[in-house]
Amino acid sequence: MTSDTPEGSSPGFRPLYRQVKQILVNRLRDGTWRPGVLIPSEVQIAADLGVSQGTVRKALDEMRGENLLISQQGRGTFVARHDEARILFQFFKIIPKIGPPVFPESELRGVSTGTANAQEQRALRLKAGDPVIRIARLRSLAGRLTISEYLSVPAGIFPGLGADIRVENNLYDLYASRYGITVSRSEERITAVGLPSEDATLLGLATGTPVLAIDRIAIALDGQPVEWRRSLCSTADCAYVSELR
Amino acid sequence: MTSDTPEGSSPGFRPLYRQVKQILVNRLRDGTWRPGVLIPSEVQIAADLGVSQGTVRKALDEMRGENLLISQQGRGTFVARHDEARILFQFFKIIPKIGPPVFPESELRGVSTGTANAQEQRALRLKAGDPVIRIARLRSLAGRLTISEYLSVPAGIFPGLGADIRVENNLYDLYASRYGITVSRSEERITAVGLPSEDATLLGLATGTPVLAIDRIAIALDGQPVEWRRSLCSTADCAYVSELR
DNA sequence: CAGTGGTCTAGACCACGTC
DNA sequence: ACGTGGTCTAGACCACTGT
Repeated sequence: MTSDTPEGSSPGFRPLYRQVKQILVNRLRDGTWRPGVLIPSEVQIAADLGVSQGTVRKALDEMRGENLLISQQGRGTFVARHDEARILFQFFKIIPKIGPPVFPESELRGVSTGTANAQEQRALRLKAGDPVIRIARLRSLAGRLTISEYLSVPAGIFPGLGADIRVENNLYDLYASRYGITVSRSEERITAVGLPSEDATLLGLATGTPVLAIDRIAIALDGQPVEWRRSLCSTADCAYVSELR
Repeated sequence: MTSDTPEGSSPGFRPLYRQVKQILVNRLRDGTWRPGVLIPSEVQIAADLGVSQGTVRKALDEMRGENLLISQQGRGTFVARHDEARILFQFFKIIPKIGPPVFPESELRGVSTGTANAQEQRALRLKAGDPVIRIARLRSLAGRLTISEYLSVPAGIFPGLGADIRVENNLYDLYASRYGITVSRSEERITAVGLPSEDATLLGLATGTPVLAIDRIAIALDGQPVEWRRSLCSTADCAYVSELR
């Protein structure tokens, strides 16, 4: 490993452990290490890259902090999966007002294709005319219809998604396992709106009922937005939780 | 004496750096190190406690991650203040739909005292009859009335708060500087409701307008809830942002 | 038992801010 | 020049999981 980086002049200092981290993240991006697999031990990686174990450890520490890896003392380090219980609620912050958190069931309403509208162009960094796949579905919490959801993804990076989606519930697990796209973080903007009549009919609620409008942009490992979704969520029996620290 | 570590279970093994961290956190709790001051250098702390610099570093790393400390290369490590720009938005997640984030102005409506109702007893872990201080205020974002806010604190830990509050805007800074209470994290539950007529009048909006109801419990360094607040927030010009990672 | 991650140490050098 | 935090190394031992 070359420790001198002829990058720039003034800001061109990159710690070795960040270079190591970038190498390891790339192994996740390009599918060398797929979700769930056991990666080499710290000493092994250190030897391969010609750095000390402590440097590898610091890179792994950051990746654990970003929920990309999971380590277990005595066993090894594994690539995080999006279908594990502890990961499920990383991106699903809606919990019942009474009782424990539950993961929602999904009912697919429709899949269509089209070209990116203004909103999709902005959220997904697409150009006019770029193809998108749109999905509409309803989600239930503990058996009660609660969420009407609309989402759009670039057709370019999810070829043939429509066919796969029929029985899927956890989309991010599908993105990772079938398309090699790992959603690493997302940003949500929440407003309060009156429920449109169309969604009111679907959810069995009165038109104009105050609901949460949750607009999410999901970001992949490489920083590219890969999904835009808008969820209209009734908060009669549940609430959106946010921990600030 | 292990008092309030949420992880201490069967093995009774506590890493040295966590013990060091606990010692340092206690210096924040008891006011030995007050907000804004420069704390001793890593080597100094290590020598004082009889551990290596690396162990102190790991304790400081966690505290930096919890926004309790701020380090600057070449200068030293400082106790975080709640009035710094980068901290302000740690607990204020409402930003304008267009334009950069701005911190809101506050207009005090009233301060009163009473005994904890059922909701306050649950949120603040109080008993029936425990005294509380209640504050009502309006908040504006970029000059536009946006939020009607109600908050309650235990009178026991904030004696005489009512007198101080007149011109305060950033309450958490006041809690820290005047009462030695550092809010380290908080939990918010968000629902959508129709704006009550009273608040509608105050905000100059129509009764029943869909708004966000943001219920927050603020937690101090020792894990005790120290404030409960409910904010009714119009999202005509702004949105609640939440980053999931 | 061997192998893994987790902790702890001691010392070296680097980048930065201050004197 | 000096002291600070930041990085990197090498080696030791501890705690845990498998065989």
